[in-house]
Amino acid sequence: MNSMTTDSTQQIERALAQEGFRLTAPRRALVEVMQGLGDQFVADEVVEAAPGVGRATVFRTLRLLQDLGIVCQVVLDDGAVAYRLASGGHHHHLVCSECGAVSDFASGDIEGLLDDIAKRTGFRVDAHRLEVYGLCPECRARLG
Amino acid sequence: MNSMTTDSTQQIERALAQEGFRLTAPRRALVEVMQGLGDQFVADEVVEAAPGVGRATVFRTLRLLQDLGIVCQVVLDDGAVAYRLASGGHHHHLVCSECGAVSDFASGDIEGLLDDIAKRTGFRVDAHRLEVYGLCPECRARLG
DNA sequence: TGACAACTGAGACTCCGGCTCAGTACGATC
DNA sequence: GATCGTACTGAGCCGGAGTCTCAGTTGTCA
Repeated sequence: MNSMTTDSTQQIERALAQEGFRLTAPRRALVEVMQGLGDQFVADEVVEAAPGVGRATVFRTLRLLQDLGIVCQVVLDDGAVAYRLASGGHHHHLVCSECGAVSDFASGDIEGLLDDIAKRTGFRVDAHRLEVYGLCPECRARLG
Repeated sequence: MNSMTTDSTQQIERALAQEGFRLTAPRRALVEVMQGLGDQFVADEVVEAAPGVGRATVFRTLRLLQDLGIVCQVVLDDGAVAYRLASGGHHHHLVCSECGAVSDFASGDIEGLLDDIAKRTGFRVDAHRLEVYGLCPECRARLG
């Protein structure tokens, strides 16, 4: 698992470099920390897990990684915001209201839906945000 | 317009009463103010527009009206939260990134999409949040 | 009319994230 | 290896948004 972490860390670092951003020690540290935090995390967890890195840097780096599509935001059930390492490409989130687990899903169908909306309303659709809330298979089984 | 405002204000007050909530002067004032603020508004605008009503009461009432489905939340482009009087029934929002205008749209198609997601992932889908961002027809025309 | 529970207002507080600015260090160039 | 410009960083202050507390008020029902 350690080597896996290192591998994808390197991938992320390469992506940063490709976009012309510097590979600094705090950025490396933050990427490692985020990998370590697993499924999803809130900004404060990153701050705490990287005690050597300043708060401002954590927020700046989160935003930078978001802009690069490396990290994506998840709006939780209650409106709170979490982050997770993006699995690449445009996707949406399935959030379990019970255990908080987040899964990704891609849906080509939504593009058709958006086209239809654009036609009906005259809007030019540029972006969208879809979050789905419910119970994950594990919690469904557990709660009967 | 004044009579219209009064009419829908009374509707809202009736909804409150039906759910067993009290019809207090601050609540009446807030409902009137929200009607007056039009399309959509942020919490602080309500606070300012209702100087006789305390901040806490504004937030409490907003949440109460949200729970009753009278007011709905809109997550803007930049993650900020606005509110608007709900047009009734489940719907989604089209937000203009240029002028900030918000339109509602209902889409039956998304239910099919969610069913499909539920089947594919094993999640039990309880709720969702879809916000679409783009340019409204006016801004499209204006910006060419 | 009286009782009581729901509601309210003031303001302190928390939480999250942004801003500023002086200092640091990356990495390109020579 | 030394130099240099600039992107980046950390500390800490700041502000917005919403919550909490608690004493006082008010709506509603008997």
